[in-house]
Amino acid sequence: MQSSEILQQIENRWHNAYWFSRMLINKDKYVALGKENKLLSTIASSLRIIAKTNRNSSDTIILQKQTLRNLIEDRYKKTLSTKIRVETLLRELDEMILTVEDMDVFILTCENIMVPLNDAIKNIPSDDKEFTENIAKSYLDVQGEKGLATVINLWDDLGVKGCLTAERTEITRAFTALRILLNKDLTVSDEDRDIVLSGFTQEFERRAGQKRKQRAGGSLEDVTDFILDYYNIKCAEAPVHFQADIEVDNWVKTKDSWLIGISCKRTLRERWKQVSSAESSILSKFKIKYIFHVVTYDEDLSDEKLTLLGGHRHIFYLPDNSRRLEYALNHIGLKDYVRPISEFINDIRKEIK
DNA sequence: CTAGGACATCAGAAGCTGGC
DNA sequence: GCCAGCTTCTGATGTCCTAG
Repeated sequence: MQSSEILQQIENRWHNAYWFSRMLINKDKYVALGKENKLLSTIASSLRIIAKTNRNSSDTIILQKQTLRNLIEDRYKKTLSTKIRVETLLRELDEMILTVEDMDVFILTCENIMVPLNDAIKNIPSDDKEFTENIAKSYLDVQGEKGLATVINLWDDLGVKGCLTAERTEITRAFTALRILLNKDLTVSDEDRDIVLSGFTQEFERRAGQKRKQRAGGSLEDVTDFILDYYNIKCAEAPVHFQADIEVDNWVKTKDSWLIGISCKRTLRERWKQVSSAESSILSKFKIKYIFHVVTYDEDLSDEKLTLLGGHRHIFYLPDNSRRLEYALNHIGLKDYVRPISEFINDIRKEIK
């Protein structure tokens, strides 16, 4: 690419479509006003009316900017904690929007990027229950406890696949709608259109990705609920005032009326360090006998994690066919801390009666 | 000295909860 | 109904180590 070409690309005002949508969603740095469809529409239509009624006037951009400022400040006047972020947003927008044409890009971003994007994200299911529950039930019906590992893996896979398909449908639909709209505007060149459409897709993927994390975690909690329910294992109340740093999804009461905490995760990553601060004496204080971790992706379970948590009466349930499970079971220092998932129900049953 | 494996750590929007 | 606070997870990035 020639340097003149690069410069031209950088200067193209449509690039801001991406940056605006980024700013409208980033909550740490700015306020996430881009999530409020109603506000976005109000902003867009107000700005558009000003442009129409003041055609050819040099005041137009000043009027638009002031309106934008008023609308946003009014929206956040009640929340003190957002003050600095609102200011940052307004200041940076002020620097980025210099002409009426720049403002047109902003309007388009609000109306034709943010709103459809929000809708598209909303349409993606936020849990995969509906994709999986029935299939999971058939596995347990047919294969019994041997099917347990399959069910957990399947729940993961199917759910992910189902939701990804839903994401594909949404992005394709929204993309087409935006493309048609841009085609109608004769002032928008092919290149401009590419810039806007790619920005749109990029931002969609980022947000869908965040939703995916949330969903994956939630669906794993669903699967434990489902399994315990299937085997008629009653859940106990969580111990009062027990503040584990890692979330415990279910509690089960043992025959000597202690408790077993069940925590379901896809991976442990760095989160285990928080747990390790909870000494086993604290567990005893709350009459917690064990913490069972059901982990479906175990490749990052290091020896250090296993020994440290294992020493605090944490037991790990890993997929039956996993490499880490085989390794740990044959290791003198680790074998007491891991169990195959297929034994999960059996182990709980042994504890409760 | 480099490539690649094994983990750890970082970043950050979504979404839930509980308070008002 | 709104808001603050917290937790969720993943993909990217960083760090360290080892084999060749």
